[in-house]
Amino acid sequence: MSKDTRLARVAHVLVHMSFNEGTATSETIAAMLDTNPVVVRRIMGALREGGYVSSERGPNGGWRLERPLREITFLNIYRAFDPGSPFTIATSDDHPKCVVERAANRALSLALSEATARFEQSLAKITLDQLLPRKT
Amino acid sequence: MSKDTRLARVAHVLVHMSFNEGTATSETIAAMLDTNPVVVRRIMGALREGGYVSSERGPNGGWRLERPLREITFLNIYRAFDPGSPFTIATSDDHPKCVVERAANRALSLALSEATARFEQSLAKITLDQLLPRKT
DNA sequence: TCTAATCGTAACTATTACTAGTACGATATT
DNA sequence: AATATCGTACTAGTAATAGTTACGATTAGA
Repeated sequence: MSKDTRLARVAHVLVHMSFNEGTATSETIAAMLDTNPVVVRRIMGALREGGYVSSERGPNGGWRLERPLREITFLNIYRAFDPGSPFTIATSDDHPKCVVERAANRALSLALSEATARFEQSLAKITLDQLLPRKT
Repeated sequence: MSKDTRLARVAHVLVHMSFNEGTATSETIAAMLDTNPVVVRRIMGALREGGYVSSERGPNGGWRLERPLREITFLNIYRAFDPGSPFTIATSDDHPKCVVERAANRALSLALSEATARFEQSLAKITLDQLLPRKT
């Protein structure tokens, strides 16, 4: 599988939108990300459900940032994508009744959930305004 | 991508081998995992490089556990597979010179490496003898 | 020395779970 | 009515493990 880069890309986009009165069209954003407007609509659509951006159709439409950068965290964005496990590693279920397999799965699941919790803690500490270039 | 279940599967196998004087053939193990002997050879071959098992060819050959269960951790097994990042999430590199993208990548990388460290810490605490059924 | 058991490995396909892209429809402004 | 813009169903591409086939290399033992 190719890696999921949506979080990094959309964080990038939202910061740039804030430079432009908080608005942009899918077309403009797609050019920024070297991709297709449809990809942008999919990614931004997920954020819309969380209330971080809104969209309008028709001429002069596009996307608008609905919250200041300091009120949006990486965790907010991450969760907006409705993620499953962020790991490439999973338990096995060849023999669900085998006590050894179950013990192995239990141990692995615990390690995965501890690491996931740590990941989310770290994401929660990152707000988008931290990505702004320093004004010297 | 489908998920990587090698760690859970091979942990399961090694514990079962310990019940049988520490030996088994690829054929036997494949039956245990509902798979093909070639898949088993691939997985076990990685462990051989770490010295956790050895193999012998010819009649009466097969795989032998070379260390007691309590001396093999999930981290040992995990590392034997020469893993890349265990995450499905990665940074983006659409515009490597954009300071905003770089700041976003830096923040995300930190979160990923903190979570990876936590994952490995958890794996290191799990030894295979912890998977043995309790003798009552 | 022949036979059979067993691992070693290359090559190919299947599966899975994405992301990327195409096409076209819906909506809103002018 | 024309055009800009988002919405979305469908298809294609991608990358990883898993599975399969085929065949070669090695070794025990009759």
